[in-house]
Amino acid sequence: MIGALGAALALFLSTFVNKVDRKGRVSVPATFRAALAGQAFNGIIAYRSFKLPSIEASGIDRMEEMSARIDALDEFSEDRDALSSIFADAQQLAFDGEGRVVLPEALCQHAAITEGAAFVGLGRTFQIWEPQRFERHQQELRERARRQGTTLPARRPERPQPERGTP
Amino acid sequence: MIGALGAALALFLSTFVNKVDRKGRVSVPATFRAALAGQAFNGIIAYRSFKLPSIEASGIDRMEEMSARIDALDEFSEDRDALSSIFADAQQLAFDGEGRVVLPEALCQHAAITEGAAFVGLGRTFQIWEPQRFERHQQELRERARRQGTTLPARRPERPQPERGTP
DNA sequence: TGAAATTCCATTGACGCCCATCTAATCCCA
DNA sequence: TGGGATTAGATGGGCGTCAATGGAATTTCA
Repeated sequence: MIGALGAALALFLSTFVNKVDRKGRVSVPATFRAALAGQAFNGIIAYRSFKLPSIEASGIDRMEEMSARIDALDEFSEDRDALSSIFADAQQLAFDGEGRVVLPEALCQHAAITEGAAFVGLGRTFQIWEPQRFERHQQELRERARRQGTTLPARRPERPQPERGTP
Repeated sequence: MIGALGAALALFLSTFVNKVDRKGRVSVPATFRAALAGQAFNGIIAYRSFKLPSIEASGIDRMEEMSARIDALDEFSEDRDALSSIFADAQQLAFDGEGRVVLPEALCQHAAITEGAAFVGLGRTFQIWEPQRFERHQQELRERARRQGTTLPARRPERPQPERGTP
């Protein structure tokens, strides 16, 4: 099943733009729902991004994992306080029968979302953007990547490749 | 079996030019499909090249590996953000019964693909080009190689790659 | 009881799935 | 060795299904 497959890793890929209706509802892309299938909470967790005018989101599993990681930090460290505040801000958005969620006012405002919402896969998490803003943001990132030559950290081959002589 | 063979190594070789029909479908070369057989997702992952007017593609395995590697980076680091953007741009293109995929508008536009698509094997990954553009690109590469006497830098996995100065 | 939120139902349009044809290699046998 | 048969890959088109969407109906809470 797709569900079992997705549950194994929950990889969010690609970007989908869906409409927000007048009630604030928006469909979560089917592939994202599939990736979330089988988690303890049937919906998504959403909170305002620190650095960006966007909404950060993931499944509940990721949240629990984050909780554990934060717990490992120093009790009174600044990082810990900052990160903990994520939980205060986070909202559980349940799916309706059609796989939609209602985007709360506070989140929409932070991301300037009105008519449309771009669901942006980032691997283990995803973001929700106002489509045009994301377009710009995306271009900036690409620009930077091209300039800096940001590439994937060199893949270190496990097995030492035999010397590859000149052909 | 071919499948087992392909799964073990997943090597993409050679170049194939196929037609894009009016529905945007194009056959992925059979040998490429064979190389992808047995992966978790029955299709290809495609995203716009940063530097070239072409489409970068691979199997989902490579993506999962990338996800794992990026996950190892700091949760809120800049690099992580930049790299994650690849996931945003990546699209899962599933095979139909005949081994074709639909090339989405955004990708076609980036690569200027209309009627034909050249599948270019690059070993662990492959690219998809507009055939004539690839022809030119190919010539340029050869030209430059001849002039500069470019040789393959023997990629020695063990030795950490020397600092790559800004061009 | 009114407003808001949740559930249910209907529409539509894209995409996945199936079959039919065509082409090009390969094979077989006279 | 040449021609016909066979198979696999590539290509084209039709149709059913499901995801996305919009609105109505029903429930919940103040």
